[in-house]
Order: sequence, then structure tokens, then C-alpha cells
Amino acid sequence: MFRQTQDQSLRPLTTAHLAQTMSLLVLSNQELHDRVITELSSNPALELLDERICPGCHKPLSSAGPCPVCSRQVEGEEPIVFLSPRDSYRPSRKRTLEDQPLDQEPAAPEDLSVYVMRQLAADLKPEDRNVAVYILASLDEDGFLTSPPPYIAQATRSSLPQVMRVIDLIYKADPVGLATDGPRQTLLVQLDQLGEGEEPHCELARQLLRESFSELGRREYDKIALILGISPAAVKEAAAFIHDNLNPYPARAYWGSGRQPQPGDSNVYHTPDVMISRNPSVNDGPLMVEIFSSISGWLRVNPLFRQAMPEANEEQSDEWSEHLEKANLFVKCIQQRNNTMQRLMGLLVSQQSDFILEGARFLIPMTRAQIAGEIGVHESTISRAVANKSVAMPNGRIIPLAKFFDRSLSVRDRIKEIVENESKPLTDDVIASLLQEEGIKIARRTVAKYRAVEGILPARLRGARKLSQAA
DNA sequence: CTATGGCACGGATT
DNA sequence: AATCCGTGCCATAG
Repeated sequence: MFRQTQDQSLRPLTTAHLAQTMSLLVLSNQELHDRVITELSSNPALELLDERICPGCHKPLSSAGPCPVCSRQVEGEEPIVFLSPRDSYRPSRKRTLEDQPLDQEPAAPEDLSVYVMRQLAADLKPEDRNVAVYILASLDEDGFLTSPPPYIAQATRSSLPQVMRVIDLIYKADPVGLATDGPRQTLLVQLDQLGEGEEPHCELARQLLRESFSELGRREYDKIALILGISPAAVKEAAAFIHDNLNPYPARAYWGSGRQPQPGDSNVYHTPDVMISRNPSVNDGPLMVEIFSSISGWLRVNPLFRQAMPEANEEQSDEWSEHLEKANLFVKCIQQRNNTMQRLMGLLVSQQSDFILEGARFLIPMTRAQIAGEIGVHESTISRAVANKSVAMPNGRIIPLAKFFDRSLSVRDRIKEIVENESKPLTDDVIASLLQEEGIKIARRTVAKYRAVEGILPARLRGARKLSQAA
């Protein structure tokens, strides 16, 4: 279920066209967004429309192709589909507690306020919009408010309840706990979002945050225990729970994990370029692919500019036609890019549906070259299309698109399972022969390599770990 | 002596 | 042409 803008590729391509399509293809959607913005501001022949009006009946058009109302065909040099804000990505709340993906690669960094704003768009009343913008813009780098709510109300000429309402919405958006007055409140908000009472530690954790936050920061667990009259062990457990599941600095958060920032990690937000989801209304329904853009609206060559061309005087003429040509090229290139991405994703979901739905084990090894052959483009095109992109899977995980082409993923997954279920530590040799019986023939040395990739300790050390766990 | 990690080589992939 | 990947050989730690 994705909109296909086929047939574009039948048009003859100039070398300039090809070159630019390539350079656009490597970009992640976020980077493309920036690119479009600069192009728009430097080229008067381009325009971005909020919505597209059918030239026939003057009703807004929502998708490519003929007008649904008067079925008039809109001519071809026209716009590219950009998704409406409604389609923008919203992470599910659940993910916060799930085990964290170790496999994330740096994806497109995005301005935090833009990201949050997009989530808010649907829930926000029109009159609250500028309040939200103001608040998000004035957050400091840790994601905290820089001025108290009454001040914000004054600055935005709104009421205090209004401001509080917006702040409450921002609390709940991802990353959870933004726009608080400090780490303590952030942690409390995150605690609320985790779901009531499910966790036995929640209540105690809440109490710790409320009543002995400063002691908590200094790790004076014994002192806290004394004050609150609880066992030091319980305090430590609750502290560990907070540490593991909450993040006092929401603006430094990561996708899918409440982990604390660690040195060496890059503080990057992961916004997927593509989302694969299953239609929730239909059981076992088809997989849907959405390709995101951080711009909504329609990009096209400004028809007025085109009409004005003949009126240009001598010295303008050259410049204008250059603009026009560039604009035309740009639009076509982006169309081309979208087209390639759509066809690529279409092929991936149909061939790897087991992997998408069931997990890493079911990834069928494939190479970019194969895909290129099936689509009928050059291999380097697929390479570029795959590079720097991330995909949100139906289960909410965000993975690099390149993972689809990881030849050893399924084997590594199998090894992981073998190790998890082993009763006593198995050596690499044994694991290798086990895999052999399953028809997977790899060398012992390779098992060792995969173990390393997965962060699994060697057999000897695994033994030690189990002993200490038992004790 | 056994299990593992380092290095480097050759073939495949990009 | 550059890079990645699986593997064999060898040194080393236990």
C-alpha cells in the first residue's frame, strides 16, 4: 500500500539529471530536507505549496495522480509527494522499557524542537501552537525550561493554564520528560509515563525522587534508608531502577532506550527515513511502507515564474532560464529519488516479510547487486539508496537500512540463541559443529568473530558469570 | 594441550 | 578501486 509514481524513469535522463539524482539519493530524509530548504531560498523558480489545488475544480488534492473529484489529470512536470504532518512518525511509548538495540548506527540528526513539534501537531489546538513553539525554542540543551511558566505565559500573551496544558503535552511526547524545570521533575514525569504500578520499584522510586533527591545524587543510600526507614538494599534497587530506566536529561536521550548518555556515544536523535508498519485494523494485513520527509507540502516549479519568462529583459533572461532549468531538474531528481526509494522498499518488504515480522533469524541473505538487477538500476544506485537511511520496523525498532543486507545477521542471531539456552558454556568449536548440523557451515574462527560482534563473552568467562549470578 | 584473539590473505561486494 | 568478510595460521593465556 504505497503510492507508486511509476513510469517516471522512462523519461530520458540527462547526465546532469543523473548526477544530481545520485547526490540526492545518498541523503537521508533529514539531509534532504535541508537541501530542499536551501534550494527553495536560492531559487525563485521553485515553490512549496501547503496543499495542492486542482486546476479543474479548485479542491485540494491529497495525493498524486488525477484529481479524485473531477478526475482531471494534473500535468506531469508537477510536484512531488511530500507527506502531510499527520503521517509523521510517532514512537510508541512502550519502547522505553524494552531492551535496547545495540545495533543502532548514527542516523539523521534532527532538531529536537522540530521533532517534538511534529508529534504535537495533531493534538495541539491552533491557539496553543505558538506557545508550544516558544517553549520548545527556549529549552536549554538538556531539555529544561529556561524560564518559569508564568513568564512564558506573559511572553506569549497567553494564560497560565494554557501554558501548563501545552507543557503537559510536551511531557508526554518523545523524548518523555522534556520541558521540566530540572532533572528531578523529568525523572518523575518519566516515572508516570512508565505505566502505573506495573513495576514494584515505581512507588519507592517516586518517593526517593520526591523526598531525598539530593542524597540520591550523592549516592548516600544508607543515609536515605535511615531517613525513610527502609532497608538499604531496597533503596539501592530503586536507585538502580531509576538509573536503568529513566534519563534525567531528556534532550540527550536515545531512541528506544532510557539509558544514560555515555562517553563515546554520540548524542543523536534517530528519526527513521522509512517506516514499515502493519495495518492494525486488518489482522495479518499487508505491510505498509511510508517514506518520510520532514517537509510537508508540494514542491514544484512555480508556474507564474514560468509564465513570466518571456517578459524578462536581456540581462535577466539568462539568469531566469537558469533558475527555471535548475528548478525543473531539482524537482525531477527528487521525484526520481522517491521513485527509487519506493521501489526499493517495495521489493524489500515483499522479499523479507519474515525478517520484518519475525526477527533477525529470518533475514534471507541478499546483496545490493541482486536488488539492482531486479529493479533495473545500477548497483551504485542501490548502494546510495541504502546508505544513511534508517527504517522503523513494525515492532518499533529503528534499524539502519543496511541491515537488510547483512549476510551474517541470521547466523549471529542463531548463535545468540544457542548461547542463551546453553546449560554449560559451549566453546566456539562446539557451536560451530552445532551450526553445521543445522546446515550452516562456518568455520570455528568465524563463530568467534560473530560472538565478538554480538558482545558475547568467550566460553570460559561465561562460566564465571553464571557462577556469580548463582551466588 | 585447548580455546581464543590477532594478523593477514583472497575472494566477494560495493 | 576500495572495502568488507570469512578463513587459516600462529602466538598466547589459562
